[in-house]
Amino acid sequence: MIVIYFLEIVNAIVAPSGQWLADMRKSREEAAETRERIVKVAAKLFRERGVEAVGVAELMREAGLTHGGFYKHFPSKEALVAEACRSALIKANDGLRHADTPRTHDLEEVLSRYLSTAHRDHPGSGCAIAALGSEISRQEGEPRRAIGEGAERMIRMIERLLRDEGLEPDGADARGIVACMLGGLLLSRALDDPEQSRAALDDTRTFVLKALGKD
Amino acid sequence: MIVIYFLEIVNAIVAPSGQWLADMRKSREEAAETRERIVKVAAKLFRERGVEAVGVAELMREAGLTHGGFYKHFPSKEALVAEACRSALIKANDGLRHADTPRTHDLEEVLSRYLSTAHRDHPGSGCAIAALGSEISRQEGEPRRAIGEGAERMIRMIERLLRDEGLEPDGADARGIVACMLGGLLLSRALDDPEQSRAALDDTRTFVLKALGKD
DNA sequence: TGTACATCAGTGAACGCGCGTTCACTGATGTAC
DNA sequence: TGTACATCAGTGAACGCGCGTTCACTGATGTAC
Repeated sequence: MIVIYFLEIVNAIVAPSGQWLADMRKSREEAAETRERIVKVAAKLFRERGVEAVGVAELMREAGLTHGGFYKHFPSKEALVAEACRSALIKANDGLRHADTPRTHDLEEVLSRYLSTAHRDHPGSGCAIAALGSEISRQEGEPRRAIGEGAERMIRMIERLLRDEGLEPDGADARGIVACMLGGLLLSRALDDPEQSRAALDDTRTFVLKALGKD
Repeated sequence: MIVIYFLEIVNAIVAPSGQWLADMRKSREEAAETRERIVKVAAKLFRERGVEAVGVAELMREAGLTHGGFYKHFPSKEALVAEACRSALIKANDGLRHADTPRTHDLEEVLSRYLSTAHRDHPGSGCAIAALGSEISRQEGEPRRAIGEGAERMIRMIERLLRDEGLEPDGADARGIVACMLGGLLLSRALDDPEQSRAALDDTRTFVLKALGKD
């Protein structure tokens, strides 16, 4: 009790603004952090196991809370699904472009990273379209729109990379490449035999490069 | 009552074997037909709406029965999922090769049929890998193996078509093409904008032909 | 600065509901004599 | 062929369970004076 109160005073004094405001806002900041944590956990679990397979209670438990508080942050599970998709799509897209160490990147690098065993084996931090596309495409509503926009953004990203390579920025090619990437990942996840699964990744990458006249 | 009994006698007399056996087996035949009907309904509904979204009760209702009888035919829902997948994969594969009117078929025809708006809009009679792949790939067990085998069979089918065209039967190309087909269909189903969705189908087809040097 | 009140993030019991599965039962089908 | 019995496909009530959502409540945070 006393310790907590003491810490709060220290926090208030140390706070950069030098005002009590820093202390006053603490709870709301924490609430915002909680919200973000829920979205992050959801984005991971949904991609790993599918939207329907992950319940609100488990989600909240994983975020260190009890299920009741969920509706203080989101009007419904569906609303969270949409937000988790948007969050996942943006994060995964960034992950493709610059890895841990930011460096220059080209189409081949993006292809290799997307069609890697690491991506195949870690859907929780990977492409949300590949992980959730077919489940969410069936529905109407906000989550569907989120996935659709994510797909368009992915196509535009590939288009930009093609342009960077001096290849004429043919929208057609970009869509074809995105289709290959999605399909290659899904095929490798569907194939039970490890060799076949691995070959699906490598062969799809080779196939794309061949189409672009890069072999 | 009397009418039914009369029909049964007629059936027995008309039966090709000329024995009462024809009549004796009627119930078992009917049971087999029921079983087939359940599998057929399941293959359609699962592909349309996903495995988790379709319950045993609804499945049986759609097949003209009540839910209780389900376990006279299958030990569990999972067992039906595996069988429905196998059934769907074989049927859909056949559908790709020869349409309503059987005729010669080549790779371009298969591609066009797979990457058509008709296929996009009717998942219930379409490719089970595209419809259920991501949901089932996450699990272990019989359904997963069924999808995996279906994918391998699809790759071999494309391989055969490539050989028919005189293109060297490069396993790598076949896998790349299957990846494109799957991805193109999924991308077009994910895109909300009708034009983009349509373009995903057409551009993917073009991309594959380009890779094969057929443009 | 201290006090009294309002807000609101988070808790945990409870809601109705549909799920997959079980079970006692029915009555037509199949079998043995 | 007729009869008595066994089998088994199909019915519908019931099971425990976990789901998404609601709600009364708590207590720290934030506000007004």
